[in-house]
Amino acid sequence: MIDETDRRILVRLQRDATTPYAELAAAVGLSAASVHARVRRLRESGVIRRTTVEVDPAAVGRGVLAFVTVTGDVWMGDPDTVEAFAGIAGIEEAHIVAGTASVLVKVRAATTEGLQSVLREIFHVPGVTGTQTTVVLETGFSRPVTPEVPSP
Amino acid sequence: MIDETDRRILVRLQRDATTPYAELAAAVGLSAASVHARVRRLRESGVIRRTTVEVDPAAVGRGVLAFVTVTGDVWMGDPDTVEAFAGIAGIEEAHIVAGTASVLVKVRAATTEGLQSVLREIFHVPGVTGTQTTVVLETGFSRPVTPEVPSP
DNA sequence: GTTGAAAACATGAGTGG
DNA sequence: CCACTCATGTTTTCAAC
Repeated sequence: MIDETDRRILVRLQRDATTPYAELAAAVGLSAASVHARVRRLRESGVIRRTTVEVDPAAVGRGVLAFVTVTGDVWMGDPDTVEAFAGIAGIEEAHIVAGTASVLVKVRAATTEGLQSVLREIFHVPGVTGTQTTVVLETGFSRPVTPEVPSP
Repeated sequence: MIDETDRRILVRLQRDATTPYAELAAAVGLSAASVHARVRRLRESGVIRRTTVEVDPAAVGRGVLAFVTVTGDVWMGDPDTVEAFAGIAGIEEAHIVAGTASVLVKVRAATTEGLQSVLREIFHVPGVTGTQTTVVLETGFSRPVTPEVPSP
């Protein structure tokens, strides 16, 4: 289980993962080596899944964002179906959901034409009987999964 | 504008942002200093928005994920409304969308009770007339916005 | 874009609470 | 088990080319 100090380290790393351990240490009131040991444990235990860069989608040819609810005539939660969705490059996330749709998919494409071709690929996944697409006009904001912390 | 080399660097940094410049340099066939200069430019131009850690939501008390479509009787795309959504801690993303709903929101909470309280907060945002919630049972996958690259 | 040196940083060993 | 200090090896970073 993680404690308050871990959470404070996590929040700072989410804001900027290039922050030196010495600076993190000063912020949480520990030595750099201790913070290092904690981050190491957080990585090994899977709390920190990876260190990554957030890329502007429009800059890499993925300026169009849409959410697609996919319905099917078979259960779409098993590995084969998930793999099939994973094989479609434009899909960023796939979630098995409760309710009428069985899968909710987040799609990024260069243009609406590219979006159309992703939809075509989705239709080719075995069991898919229909899709309903919601196109995003503008993203208000998007931020990391923030743990609750009293004083950042 | 970014070139092929930039894209290849981006893909590798997305996979692991702790990769040393020397290793990136070897992968793309440049010197470490060149790669450093490129990454610097990518950051300053906003292509790389930030370097961050991906945290397991369940480990920080956000194991419940839901997508909420929010309808309103006023236009919900202006800054005030977006700010109001940003003020709700459980909301990870807010998108202004085309179609019947005006805003699509991604919510993370510790429990279904926590989800309920986020929904209550959403209802308190001026102009909101209704919500429709889709609860995620399981996330099939979630990955970075990948630029298209011939050989990674 | 390159090389090479200097500074900053991460990392591991050993020690004590 | 957790945190500290100190020493060492990498890595980042910035000159000059």
